[in-house]
Amino acid sequence: MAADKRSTIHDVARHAGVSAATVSKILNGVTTVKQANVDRVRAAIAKLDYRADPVASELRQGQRKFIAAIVPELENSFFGALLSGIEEAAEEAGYKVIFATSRECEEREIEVVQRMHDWRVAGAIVVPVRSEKGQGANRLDALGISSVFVDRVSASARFDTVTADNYKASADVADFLVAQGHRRLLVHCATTNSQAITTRAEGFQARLRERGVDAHCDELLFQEDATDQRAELRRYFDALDEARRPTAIFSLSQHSTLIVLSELRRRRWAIPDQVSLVGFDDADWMQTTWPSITAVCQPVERMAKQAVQALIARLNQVNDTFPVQHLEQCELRIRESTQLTAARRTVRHSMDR
Amino acid sequence: MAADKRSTIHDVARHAGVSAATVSKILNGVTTVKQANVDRVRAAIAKLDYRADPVASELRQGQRKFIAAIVPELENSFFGALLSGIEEAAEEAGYKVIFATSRECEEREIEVVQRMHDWRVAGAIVVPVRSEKGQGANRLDALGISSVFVDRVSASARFDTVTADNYKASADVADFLVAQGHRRLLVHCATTNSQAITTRAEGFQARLRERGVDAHCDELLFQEDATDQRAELRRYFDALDEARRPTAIFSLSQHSTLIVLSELRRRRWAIPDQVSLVGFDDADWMQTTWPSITAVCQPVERMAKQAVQALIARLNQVNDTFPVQHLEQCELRIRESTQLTAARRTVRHSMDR
DNA sequence: CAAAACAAATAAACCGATTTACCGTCTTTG
DNA sequence: CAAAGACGGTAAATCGGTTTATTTGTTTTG
Repeated sequence: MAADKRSTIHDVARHAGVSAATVSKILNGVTTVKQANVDRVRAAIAKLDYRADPVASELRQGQRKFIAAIVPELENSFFGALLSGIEEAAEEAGYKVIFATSRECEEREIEVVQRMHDWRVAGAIVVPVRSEKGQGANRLDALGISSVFVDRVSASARFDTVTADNYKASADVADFLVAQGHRRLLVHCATTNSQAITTRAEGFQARLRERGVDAHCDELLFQEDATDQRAELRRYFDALDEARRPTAIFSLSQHSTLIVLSELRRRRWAIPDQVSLVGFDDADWMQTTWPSITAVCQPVERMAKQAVQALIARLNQVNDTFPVQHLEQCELRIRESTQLTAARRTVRHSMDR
Repeated sequence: MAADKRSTIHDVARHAGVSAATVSKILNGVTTVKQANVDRVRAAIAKLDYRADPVASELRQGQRKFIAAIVPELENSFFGALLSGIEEAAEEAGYKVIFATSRECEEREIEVVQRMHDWRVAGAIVVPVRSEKGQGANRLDALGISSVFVDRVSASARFDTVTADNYKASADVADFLVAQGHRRLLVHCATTNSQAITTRAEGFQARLRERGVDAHCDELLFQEDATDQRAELRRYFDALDEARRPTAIFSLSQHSTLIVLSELRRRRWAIPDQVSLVGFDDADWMQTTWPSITAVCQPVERMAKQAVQALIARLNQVNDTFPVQHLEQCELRIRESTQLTAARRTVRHSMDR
């Protein structure tokens, strides 16, 4: 079954009656070769099913056509889509992608970075566990690996970065909700360890302050992981008398949106009649569920392309130019979970005057 | 920034006053080396931050520690989780994973397989676009790449396979729905090009026949992709007078479940009061949405482990033993979308007698 | 004590490509 | 016509490791 004897460039050379060097030249598009030889080599290649071994080639050339992609996990479709986009763009540029998941763990992030360095990857595209100042970043810096950081970063003086414009998108959500007349707000997130989340919270709060409206906004941002998040939210609502109850909730991650949704349904609070909901990060199910969920959609495809492009640019220039920040704009997809109710329409109208 | 001069095994050898061969032996755990030399080499390695280049090593050894993972896409979290699991298991076995997406396209699948062959991967784990008889499979076979097929396969005489037990899981769904008294059923799937989907439909229908109950089951299985799927379903419902309307729907994929859900909500048919819903392939949102959706959960983690294990086993044995089929059992997660209504409880009761 | 066996280490070949340095041959130029 | 230049091609070095064949020194055996 296994035809494990693959032909080498020397086999081709012998078959065509030329030297290996000549074959190599033909394969790499050097033009100073007689047509007759080109033809015979081509024929030999076809007959022998020859395909160059990229490993040997890259060893000799001293450069690897590998891009490392490090993401926290792949269960989340955002990272899946990102990785997929990276693959597509890398392929166009003639690079292979080897990926690793850091599993939301900084220690593992370091390990994985080290392994990528062993492989002499040309560069790395990283969604850090925490931020571009975390452990993985330090290691990448120390090892001198050209890297682009994606998603969970703020402006960096060390690395090129690509992020959704979390700040502006969240500010826009603030505008949107305030314009709908909401004055009692809640910002919720289950796990706040990443840079992106805090930026989202900041953007939202900052815009609220700028607008100078008399809005009250609570913040429930939890550091720990999973399990008890729902209980925390429940306790928060329990402690609240009805008058102080938020009329709109902004959840800062997909996971967080699910938790909020679940708790709201448990309490049978009608969406959007009693409370409106906006989630950061869109998903398929959000437009199909009832009510469908208003969400900020990140341009993941564009981010992937941008990241690869930035990395390749960095690889191709010898001089170290100043790191570049790329901010990609998000889109607010307005759906039923923020539909204006009759009651709210009245509130809003009274404010317009 | 870039400390691009990495030390080689020769640097280490020189530093320790021994030959490169000796260093290599120490690194690879050969024991016939004097302790004094071991110590000095260890010291040299530490001082120079030496790390062996796996590319050079694997070139010489003539074997590559790469496993190719080919999946149709990564936006779907099932494939994401699968890839993640493959990575974890491969890592334990000392393999790197290089992945590629076939983008649900058989032509691209061939391309990608060819590229993996160029890289001399040790073996491949493949979720085929269509089945283990598709184009990619043929190419893998022709190239003599040891492969394990996952998910979209039936029993194969050529390859090791790992799948969820689609047939049994679907049969169980049939049992479950029949036991609830349903007699008018609909099986729906948006895109039926893959083996797994047809197996699910068969398992369901076969069990219905076996049970010998007087149930009627329509099948809506569409070959084409996307866009018009919702319209097809709408037309089907439109053409149906109320008496012949299904009381339970079994949707065969996550995507299909979303489409059904969306159409049911458009029609304002109450779930589960007017129609029950079971989906194949579970997702986070299904347990949080209202009503929560009963779904068949595939043991993706176990499948990934099993696939890697099967591949490694295949790689380690010289003789070609007969291909092995691994069937992983699914779990039916019963939720609100199939809650027994009062009306149905009566029906069921009348049948029990 | 010489021969044989063993232990530890190394020089050199090798994996499969690319690249360098150099070699003929033919043409052009002074 | 000799020197210089252009053209087409090749042998050999190289990338960074591993492996083979061989060497050197030490110990055991007859």
